[in-house]
Amino acid sequence: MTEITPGFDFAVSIDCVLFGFDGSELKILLIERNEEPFKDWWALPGNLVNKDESVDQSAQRILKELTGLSDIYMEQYYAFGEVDRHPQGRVISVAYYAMLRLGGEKPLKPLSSYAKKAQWINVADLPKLAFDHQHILNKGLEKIKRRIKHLPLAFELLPEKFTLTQVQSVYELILGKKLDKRNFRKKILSFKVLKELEEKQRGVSFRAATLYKFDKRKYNKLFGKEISF
Amino acid sequence: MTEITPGFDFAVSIDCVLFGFDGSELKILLIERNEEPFKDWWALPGNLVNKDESVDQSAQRILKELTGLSDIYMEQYYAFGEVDRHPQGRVISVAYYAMLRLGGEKPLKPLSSYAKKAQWINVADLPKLAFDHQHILNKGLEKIKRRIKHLPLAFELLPEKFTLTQVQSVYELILGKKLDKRNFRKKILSFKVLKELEEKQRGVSFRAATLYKFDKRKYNKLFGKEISF
DNA sequence: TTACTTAGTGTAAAAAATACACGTTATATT
DNA sequence: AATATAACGTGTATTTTTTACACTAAGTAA
Repeated sequence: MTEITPGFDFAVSIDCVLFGFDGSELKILLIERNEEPFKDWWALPGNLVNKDESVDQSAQRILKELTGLSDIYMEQYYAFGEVDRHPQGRVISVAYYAMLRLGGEKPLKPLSSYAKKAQWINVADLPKLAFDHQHILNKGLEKIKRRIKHLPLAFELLPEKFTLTQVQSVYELILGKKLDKRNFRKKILSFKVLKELEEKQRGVSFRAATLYKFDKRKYNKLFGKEISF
Repeated sequence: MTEITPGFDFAVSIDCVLFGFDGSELKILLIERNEEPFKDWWALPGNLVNKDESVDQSAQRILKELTGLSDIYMEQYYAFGEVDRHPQGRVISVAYYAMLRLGGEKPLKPLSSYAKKAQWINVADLPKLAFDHQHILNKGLEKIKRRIKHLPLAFELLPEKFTLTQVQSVYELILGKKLDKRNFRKKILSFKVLKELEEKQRGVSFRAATLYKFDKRKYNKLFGKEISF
């Protein structure tokens, strides 16, 4: 691979927009930067693509280096290419998003000194972000909004066992509006991708709700179908 | 803008996937390349992004240089970043699509020697394409398929005055399936974005159909609404 | 036992989607 | 002028989906 053409003077970066749901709040994964520019600022996990990796591979690597998370399926959604978006040169950023359930399980530990720390931050309570990351995040939010209207993708955000009220909360948080309880349940159950468990919620004050599991086999068959909320 | 960080050794390119409809066939705009690599091959109109232009601006410039077309609204849909997608180095390509009505009006004239010629080619009858352009095109097709299911975007493909049968043809060509005539008309008219004209089709054998115009004001109000076919 | 809080359920009305067939009309041909 | 042709244009009944709406049941905590 030789470079005979001029024009090989861009950098390409990845930014990851990870949405997380902990059972009640919608959060986003941010790092605190340890490098200039924007040292000490909060930012989306992101870094430069290496010469010998595809952008998809790069996204996986960078996420792992900055947050310790691996094997997260992320989907590319936009390339940001304004001339002045990076103060140190011409950097095109390819953005990816994913949706995750949050539990105590996953330790967030940056493996690279590039980030001081990684942390889940409530979407409703964001700090100022480095670069054009607020813009990248906004586009990501729009994306998942459109997304969950058509596919019950929000299951990625839920714990393995969940209540119908939790499912509804996720939808309400992402869509930013209240939904009717009875109609929501009717619809979500009509997809036939939830298995009702014998089990009930534990450790809650007041009446415990029935737990459900997500049936992946049936879910995959849904792919491509049109669904709207 | 100084480059103190290493890693500024990528090129970024644009590829444009323009769909065109001439009243009966779905076409795509290709160029015949006049440069290595892939000299003399058919390819999507595409070239490298310059240092001083955003990717959106670049898409406009490149399309104009290679085909003579200007002021075409194109939407970005994906960044292709496989390591070996370009034989001469690491090139990330940002792909854009647009949908156009075709008439005699627009002359296709490459302004740059990079392309020998530009030509609308029937989608059903494509030559082998340079680079990974077949792949880029396929993704573009998937995109507009999903797209027209939700917004009556296909009007971009139609002439200023068109018949309902033509609208239906566009949908059938893109979706790749037959639709019911009466139901299609009911639905498309229910959006209230078509104005029926006094005028009829001219120059056809057999009965002439009523012509319609597209009401842009009303169309813009539709944006964001969910529509499916 | 009482007070509190969330879980869980049904129905009627309206709107949207689907399936389906034939008379009409402009043109071309003889 | 008559006829054949080919696309135009239209309606209804049925099914499915969406929407609006309010109370009882069950479990916990005081």
